[in-house]
Amino acid sequence: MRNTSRSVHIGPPRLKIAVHAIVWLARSGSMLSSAMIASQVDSHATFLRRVMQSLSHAGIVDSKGGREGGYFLKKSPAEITLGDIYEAICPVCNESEIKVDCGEQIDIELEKILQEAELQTIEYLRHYTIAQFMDRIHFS
Amino acid sequence: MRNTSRSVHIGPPRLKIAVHAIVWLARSGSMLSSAMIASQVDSHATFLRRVMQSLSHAGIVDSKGGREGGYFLKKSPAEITLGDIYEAICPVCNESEIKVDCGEQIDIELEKILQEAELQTIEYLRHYTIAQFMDRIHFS
DNA sequence: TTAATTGTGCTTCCGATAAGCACAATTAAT
DNA sequence: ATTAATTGTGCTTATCGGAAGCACAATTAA
Repeated sequence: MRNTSRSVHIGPPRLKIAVHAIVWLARSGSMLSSAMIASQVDSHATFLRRVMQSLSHAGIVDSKGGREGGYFLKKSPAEITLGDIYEAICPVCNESEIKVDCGEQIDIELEKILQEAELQTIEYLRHYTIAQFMDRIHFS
Repeated sequence: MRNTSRSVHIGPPRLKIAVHAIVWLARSGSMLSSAMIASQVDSHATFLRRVMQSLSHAGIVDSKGGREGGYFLKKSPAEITLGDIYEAICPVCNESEIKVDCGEQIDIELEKILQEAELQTIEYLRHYTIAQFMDRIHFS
């Protein structure tokens, strides 16, 4: 699970970790602690908790604190899409409304178009549910 | 022109610089040296030359070395799209064919889908020619 | 009361990318 | 021919966003 991607554009660790975690939760069908998930996903519990919170805010998972607490899916794998996860994880999607209002107009226009393009990406990823995604995988 | 974007996904300096440079070349209608473009775009000549070479390989611009040399558009602004530029600049698009063949299958499948998504982004950006893009800008 | 867990502030570390220098090769002006 | 300007590129250094990781308050159940 070490990050081997050299792309800046796509596939930051957060997204990969998030998908892994959700797939694990789906497979287990129960509640899992950050430590358990982290060990499976070769990540770190603290980092994973932050990722999980993004997913929590998006209504994809929920958490229970205290002893015997952990994370669990709030939706079925058939209801969660990769687009939902991307949207939840991707920092730009969570930024305030005021994006680029400084800088030259050429930058502003370019930024607008790139944001539109990113929405297209999310729409495309909505075509894949976690259930469908898991069907593509031969678990070892 | 300092990089103000906090997104990892979209809008790396290279892309912004490339678009700026092409717009400048289009406006000037002539050949410009890396030093000239760099000063306009608040970048650095060396970095800009590397960016320009990516564009050159993509057939978007061409260069002439030696004294009185520089860069010039090889296509008209109406023939160059933002998708072309993205494709030329984006590192992943230029990588060798062998992408992710190591790692777990879940990573491989995810990577495949994310690459498909990136192609969608490029297709979307093909809808904007530089000519159209420049029409959106009020040059000061 | 104790143990396990989330959520989060904080600091440190790391890696990818940009900055920037240097210079060979090239090309045109003089 | 000589000189000046320019690309292309190898190399080193600097920068910076994100991840790693510690610590601990708050919470919750054993």
